[in-house]
Amino acid sequence: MYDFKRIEQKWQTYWKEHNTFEAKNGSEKKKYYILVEFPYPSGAGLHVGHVRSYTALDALARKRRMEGYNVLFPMGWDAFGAPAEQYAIANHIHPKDAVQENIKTFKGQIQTIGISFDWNREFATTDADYYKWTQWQFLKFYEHGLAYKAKKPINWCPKCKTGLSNEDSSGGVCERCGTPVVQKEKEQWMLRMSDYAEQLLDGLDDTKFQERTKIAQRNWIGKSTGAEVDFKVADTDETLTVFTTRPDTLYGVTFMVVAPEHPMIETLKDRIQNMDAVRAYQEEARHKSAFERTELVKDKTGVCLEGLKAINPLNDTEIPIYISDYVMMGYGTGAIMAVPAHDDRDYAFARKFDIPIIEVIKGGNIEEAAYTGDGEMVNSGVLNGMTNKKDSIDKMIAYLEETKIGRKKVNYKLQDWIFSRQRFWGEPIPMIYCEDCGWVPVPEKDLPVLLPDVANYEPTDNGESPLAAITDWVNTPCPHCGKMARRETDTMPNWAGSSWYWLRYMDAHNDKEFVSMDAMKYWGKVDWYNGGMEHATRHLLYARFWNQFLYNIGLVPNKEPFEIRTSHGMILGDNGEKMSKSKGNVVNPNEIVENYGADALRTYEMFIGDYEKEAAWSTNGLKGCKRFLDRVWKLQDCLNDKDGYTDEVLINQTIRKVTNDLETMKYNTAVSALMILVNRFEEAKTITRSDLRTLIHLLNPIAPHITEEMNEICKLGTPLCESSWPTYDEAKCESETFTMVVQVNGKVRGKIETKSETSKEEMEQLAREIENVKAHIEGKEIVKTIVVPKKLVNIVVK
RNA sequence: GCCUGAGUGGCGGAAUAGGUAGACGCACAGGACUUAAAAUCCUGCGAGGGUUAUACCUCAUGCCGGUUCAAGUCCGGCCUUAGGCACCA
Repeated sequence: MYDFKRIEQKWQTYWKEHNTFEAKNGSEKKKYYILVEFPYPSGAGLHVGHVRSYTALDALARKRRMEGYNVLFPMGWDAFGAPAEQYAIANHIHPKDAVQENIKTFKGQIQTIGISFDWNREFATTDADYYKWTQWQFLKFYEHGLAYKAKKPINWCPKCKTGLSNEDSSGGVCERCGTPVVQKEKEQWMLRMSDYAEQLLDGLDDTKFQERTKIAQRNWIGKSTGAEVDFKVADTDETLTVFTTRPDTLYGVTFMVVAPEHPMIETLKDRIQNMDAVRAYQEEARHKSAFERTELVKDKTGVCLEGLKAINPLNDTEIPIYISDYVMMGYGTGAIMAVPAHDDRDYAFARKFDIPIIEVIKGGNIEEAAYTGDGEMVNSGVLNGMTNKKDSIDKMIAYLEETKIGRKKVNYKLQDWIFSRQRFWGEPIPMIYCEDCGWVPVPEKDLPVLLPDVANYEPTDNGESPLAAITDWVNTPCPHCGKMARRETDTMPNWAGSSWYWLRYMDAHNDKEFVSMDAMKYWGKVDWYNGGMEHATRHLLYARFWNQFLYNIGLVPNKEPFEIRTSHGMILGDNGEKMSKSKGNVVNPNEIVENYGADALRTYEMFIGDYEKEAAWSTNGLKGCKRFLDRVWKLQDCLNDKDGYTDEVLINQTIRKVTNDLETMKYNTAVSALMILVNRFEEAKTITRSDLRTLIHLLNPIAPHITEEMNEICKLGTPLCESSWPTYDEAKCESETFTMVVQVNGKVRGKIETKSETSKEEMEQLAREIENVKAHIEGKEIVKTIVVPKKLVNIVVK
């Protein structure tokens, strides 16, 4: 048992006093930038899940430093946004104070676990010095036409009383509180992220993200290739344009469907004979929440627009037009051509409304269901007889373009980013509305637009930001004409501050620029970025978009901000469920550090299982790791005066194993390899100083305190944090003998220890001499013998 | 419904250019030390059969097939489960 409290305190002080983890801008050394997602400093304090990912990347950072790199491993606080605000409201304090208090708690907790962050670069997104530049960058978006204000139906959370982006309300419920989201019309600031769909897709090829992350990003961007086709509306000048990925089925169109909000309905309202029914349906659709529209009601509803007919441009057939909420205004053109024979949704609609179904691809049975597979084209004019879907599509698109009734078209699910929130606790959007001049950006010299220091910041029911009620703040002269004008009262979403924070770390105290170009050129991309899988879509996409934009206008040197992206698995309670107060399964890292020490906690979290998978907490498992550290500690009593290594092969193998495992996030097997080494050392009873030094050196990235202390009291050399990472000799990883396995018909019948250089012939000879092997081949015909050098012999008999 | 992963002892998990399944740890059991407990140390530990004891044999990596001298690993088809997307035309 060692005095972990004293030791951990001692070394944490040592690192601080020696600035051991300071990253130096412009150093001669090779740089390495490691980033972990900065946390929301919530009132709940640090979670053992944070400890897992911080320790993992800390181990990498410590190893890189020992490998001679100038490492940037920073930490800060993502302190704007709903959680901080709700905590403040619940505890009746100003969010600013709540944030400060929580940051203090978090920082203290992180420091007790000995993570090697460079605290000199710490900042919070809520610092005026920081959000000044977030606002400045918003103005850049505005300047380049990528920020615009639009009145559009937005996702509104009635509980949080704020607008949500499409990303924040996926599944029709509020990401934050789970309340079903409703539609509300509101003027909102938008960022033209959809313009970047293709670049965001292409850029993935320049990253080394995990494949699953790339797939998630691609799915989110949702590229689909097809065609737009123009349908004339009979007896009018209107054209109804649709997007389809299946222009090959154009001859099978038997009706059209437009979204309830489609503008054509207003344009042609005088010709629609059943306008009352149409209005009623529109009303009904509007009151449906996104949840009802997408989740609950898969049953098709709709109304036929009586008096209107569309004309199929290929064969001049007149077909009916319906409105239905299964067509979304936000995607494509808000209108579709329906081919019930070959699309499940159209099929369901056609069946319900008794619309004809025309088969154009053979292979299915239209009496039973839509057929979406391949087959021979029929009833399709020029396409008849074709059997390859891709060829048919290409041919049809060529025909559409030739006859000018359609064109090739690519669509994306990715939409523009709704950038307004009706909240107090966010970066004020630096725009002013003047009656005469319209929207005017706040001049750069007036940045930051500070949040007012008031007591009332709770969200309002009328959909306005709490800032709107603060007239002193709202009323301000127009920067353009000087007449009294009004500030924008919406604030930015909490994703804003996290969309460029890694850049700020490179030059965190710069008051002239958001970051100097020199700093950005030196640090380059983030080499390794780790965060939660839940951020693999939204945050990562916003951050990449933001960075690509800055790159395109020449403000940053790399188009892609991150090289490697990894994700950690969650730590669950000991019952296998997510930790929560109500379930009573929350493990407090403070208590663990107090009772077992930071090193034990760190070692356990690395040993708990596959880093990328979730893992259930086990206090017994933690105790096992504490026991391991106690045994390491006791090895100092086993030191002898001999030189070199006791077991050259084992040491070299262990260095190789740990070195590789730390690169591939296989922390659990790295710890296990060190446990094996300790087991061997204990069996040997006596070990050399080199044995011990190498063991603690390899263990140091995971358990930095105990290892530094042992290194010091055993006088093994310079502090580990100032020493070079151990190297291994590949040639010395091979032992002189191996266990030769002998199989008969693939079943193991014997093992024998023999020299590594034993020839194939000798191996076969040795194999046959084993008694049990003899018994199994006795009296049988040997068909063949397989010999794998340094592995096994398999004798096949009949 | 679609896209990703993952299914191995009582438990967490090792092992994939196909080559000893169960490393390492936990739990459990027996023993040592102790007045006793804790801690620590030693031994055992997939299931079944077999032996005085060794030996040895059979079965076993979600299920069913296949390829191979040899399959946890490769192929085909299922089942279960976790995560992501979802009326996206």
